[in-house]
Amino acid sequence: MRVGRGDGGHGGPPGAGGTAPRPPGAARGGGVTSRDVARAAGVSQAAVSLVLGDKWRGRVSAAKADAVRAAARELGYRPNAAARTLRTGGTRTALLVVPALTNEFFAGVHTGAARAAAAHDFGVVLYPSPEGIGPAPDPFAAAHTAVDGVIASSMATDAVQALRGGGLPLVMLDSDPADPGAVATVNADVADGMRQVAAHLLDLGHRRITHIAAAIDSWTFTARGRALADALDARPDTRLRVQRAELTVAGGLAAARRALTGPPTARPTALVCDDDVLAAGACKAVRRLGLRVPHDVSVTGFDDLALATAVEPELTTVRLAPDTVGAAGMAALLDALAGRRAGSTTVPARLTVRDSTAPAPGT
Amino acid sequence: MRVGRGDGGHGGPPGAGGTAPRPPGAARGGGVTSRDVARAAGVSQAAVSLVLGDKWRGRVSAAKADAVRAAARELGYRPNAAARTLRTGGTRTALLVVPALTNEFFAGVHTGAARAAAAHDFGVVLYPSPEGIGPAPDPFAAAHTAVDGVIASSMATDAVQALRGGGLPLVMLDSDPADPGAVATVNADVADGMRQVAAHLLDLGHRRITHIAAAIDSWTFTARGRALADALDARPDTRLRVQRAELTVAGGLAAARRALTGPPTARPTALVCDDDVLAAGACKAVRRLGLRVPHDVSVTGFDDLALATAVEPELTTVRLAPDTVGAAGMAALLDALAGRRAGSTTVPARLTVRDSTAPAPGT
DNA sequence: CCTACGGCGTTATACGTAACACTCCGGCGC
DNA sequence: GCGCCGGAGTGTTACGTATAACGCCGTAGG
Repeated sequence: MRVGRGDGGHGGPPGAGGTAPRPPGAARGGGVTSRDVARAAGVSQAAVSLVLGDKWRGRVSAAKADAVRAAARELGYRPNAAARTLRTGGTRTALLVVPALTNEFFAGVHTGAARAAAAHDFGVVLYPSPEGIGPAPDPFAAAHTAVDGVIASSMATDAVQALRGGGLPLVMLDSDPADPGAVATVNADVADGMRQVAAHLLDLGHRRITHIAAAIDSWTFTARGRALADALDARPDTRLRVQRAELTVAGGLAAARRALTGPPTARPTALVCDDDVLAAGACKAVRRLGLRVPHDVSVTGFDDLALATAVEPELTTVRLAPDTVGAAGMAALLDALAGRRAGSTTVPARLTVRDSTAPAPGT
Repeated sequence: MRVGRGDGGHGGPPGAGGTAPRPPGAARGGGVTSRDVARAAGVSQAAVSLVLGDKWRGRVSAAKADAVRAAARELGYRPNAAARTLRTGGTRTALLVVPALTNEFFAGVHTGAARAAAAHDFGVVLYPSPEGIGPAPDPFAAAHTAVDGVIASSMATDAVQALRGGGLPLVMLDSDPADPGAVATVNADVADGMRQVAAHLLDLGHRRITHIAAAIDSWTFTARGRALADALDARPDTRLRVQRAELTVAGGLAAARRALTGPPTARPTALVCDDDVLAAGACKAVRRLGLRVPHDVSVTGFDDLALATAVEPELTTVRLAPDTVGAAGMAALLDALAGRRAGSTTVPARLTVRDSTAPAPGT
């Protein structure tokens, strides 16, 4: 990477000689323009643009193309993003809208999306929705950069509302695959994950199960609930109840406490939580009632956050590969921008068995 | 907000009629330019620029200025960021470099920075450093947007290295206030936080203390260690030992296990951890040795992550107000960009006492 | 009465890039 | 011999904004 300007004599007071009034702040890229490259390579600026844009087959000779590339490398040329955007209308940037950065899952999504973007010379700018960051709930304004497309989690409900009909290609995450208005959808296979949880608990002999459900109106959570209900419906000897909970540790605690009231014979032997955070709360509730996890009550989480191995006992949970989700989302968006229609993608989920589940008491 | 294109007939094959070649993707802002506003307000484009840029005192009459503002609002005019950048060289965007998004602390920093930025019509683009996201460890390329300045945590060591001498104003977080090359520094007052921890434990009668120190070579952590050592040095009846730990739950567990080996009378009665994650691991180690937190061993954390209230017992820890740090960092950067030299800022830290600390056994 | 000037406002230009419209030239089919 | 084609380039323009340079008009001072 270059450091200085190259053309010395920058030490004097400004305006002393006939120095051009180069605007300040243009330091990035070293100030090397395509015209500088052209001069160095002995061609016109247009030729530089063609070569570097890979549109030169049959317009520029191979020899000159090589010369251009060499000069560009030599000078450390970086195309000016603003000028390019102004000319083409494209920004090579995507907006990623998530409900909250604090959730590790979305941090992973961002990582995956950013990596996939970088491979195609794209950038990612993040808009975390909670509280709107600024006064106006306008994701575009908050992102502050014009973008070519949007990847949004359906959990960022308010922001997504502002996004629909924005005229930009929209890839939805955690959303109904049949979402109209989305050019593609990408989901972790939460239904399959939940089926694995159900199978695991049934194997362990659990028959009375309570679902600690996140009180968020999002497709992922309804899908989780439906998958669990479907799995247990197939077994007539089971009983499923549902307690809705605010998506916090305290919420999980309260919901689990409600679930566990009643005589021991009617008590659920397993609590299936929509999220590891809820599961952590549920574990606390179990212990506060004088019971033990997993001896008396088994608890399962979802998402496999760092939290899952931080609490005791370590949580049996479902790993969702958030970075794969992010990467797939970006890939779908790039496809859409290229005119290829990308359908809905599902990335696999895998049950991870740890210490919070055990055979049902009395089996 | 505008929705459609206005001029229908977009369904046919491209190039069919004589439709203007308006570049695609320019949808953002509805395509309203300052010239459109000028026409609507009956003034020149230059006047629009002056009024909207608030540089019109004495150049444009108040009446026309009002007309311009009204027309802009009416048409939903949004200045084209690319054109503005091209003209001025400034991007009104800052780059925020953090070690990892997964750490809630930095999520909070981002929130604060973004909010402060929005108030000044600035944007924030994020570069999480781990693994470099892409092949090239070039934060600028990864951010993909030219930026006016950088806010970086010293914990993102590799990326920061690439940033120094980049010619851009750099605000350092979690860093030595005397950092040369930084235009300003912003830190949570970790030393004071640690002093509060020490005072709290001394009050409870603890005299044998082990510091579970993060094995990361960053100013914040050395400052925490030094503050603890200084506080205990003032009390000759105390004993301080140090165990370095990788900054994970497992790392904390291992370090605590090492710390707790030996006869009960030589064992530390309190473990002071550099981070809540380490503290979670330390609690696990205590229990695995058949001891109880806080009855036998007190444990303290740092940062007050969500984790702190998810584990049991809930952690006594130090709250650091990450959003305030982020906001202060952005404020410092904006000051620097405006030519005002901002020094180093310290934001207060506060001990939060919960259930993981208790009187030392035998007091 | 002419000039200087301040309030008001416009015209023109530049930023760096991409793409269109041209030019030039050697061959080639008829 | 002429028109035409395709390769190899160059000249020019437009994108939307900010600002320097210029102009007009009425008034006041000399």
